[in-house]
Amino acid sequence: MKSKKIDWDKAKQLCEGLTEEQDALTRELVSRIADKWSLWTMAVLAEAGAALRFSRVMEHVEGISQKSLTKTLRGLERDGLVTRKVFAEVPPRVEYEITDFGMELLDQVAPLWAWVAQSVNMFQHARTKFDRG
Amino acid sequence: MKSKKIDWDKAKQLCEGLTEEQDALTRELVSRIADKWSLWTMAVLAEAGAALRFSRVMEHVEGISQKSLTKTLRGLERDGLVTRKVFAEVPPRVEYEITDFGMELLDQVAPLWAWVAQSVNMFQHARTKFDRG
DNA sequence: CAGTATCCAGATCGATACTG
DNA sequence: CAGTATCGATCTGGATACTG
Repeated sequence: MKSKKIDWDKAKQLCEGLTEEQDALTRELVSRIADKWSLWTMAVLAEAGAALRFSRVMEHVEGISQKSLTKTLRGLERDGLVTRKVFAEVPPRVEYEITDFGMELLDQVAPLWAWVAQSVNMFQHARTKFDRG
Repeated sequence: MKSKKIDWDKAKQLCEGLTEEQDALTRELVSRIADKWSLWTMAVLAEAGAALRFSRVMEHVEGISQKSLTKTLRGLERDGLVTRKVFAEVPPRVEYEITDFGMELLDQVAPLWAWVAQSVNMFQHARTKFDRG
């Protein structure tokens, strides 16, 4: 248990300064990070580096349904992580783009994701051992 | 879009080197982090700094049901994040303790959590604006 | 094209009751 | 004490069909 406690204590301290509503929102936002599609969708928009139409996004996020993509994008828009721009044309055109804030979130998530990916062998080993015993 | 891309690219690169099974496991582990009870349970054990009985854990993780706590602890044990020790006594005693690996995970999550907690006002503002417009 | 509306199957979780 | 078993409410997400 000789792990550096600094970061964790800082997080704990920050959480204690939050109202109940803010605490609930924090949990909700962390949940979004683990959401099946949200991170992937943001990554697609980040890699594009430009605004993408609904159908382009759907092509890149393999396996997502129209319904889920709509819901995902609305959620991201609501939190200011992507922008949604509707063009008054026929046929309709809607473009999505990641915000600076969204990019910032990706940057925050990256180290954790990288650690998990690096640790995946250890988890695999732990599970094999557990499932045998 | 002048965000540093280093971390994200590193994460992306790592993910591409994973097998399909490992990729699925990575997603599963990230999901655990956002799980309603897992992080909280680990935090309780981390703060205790010692082994805790099932009922003690349940007292500290407010609002959790017996069923959910059992499931949560089993999952954490399976991934090597906590240990479970059964004592052959009457009445039965079972003690749970966080592992070094579990502490490491908490440390990895802490910066992200802190960032979200710090950004919570920005999210709140974004939502209010969105919900009005 | 970019959705919305509807239906439906599976997972999840709390409450409750029971057991070694 | 530390679970397991079961039931029911809720939520999620895909498939499909329809629309401005």
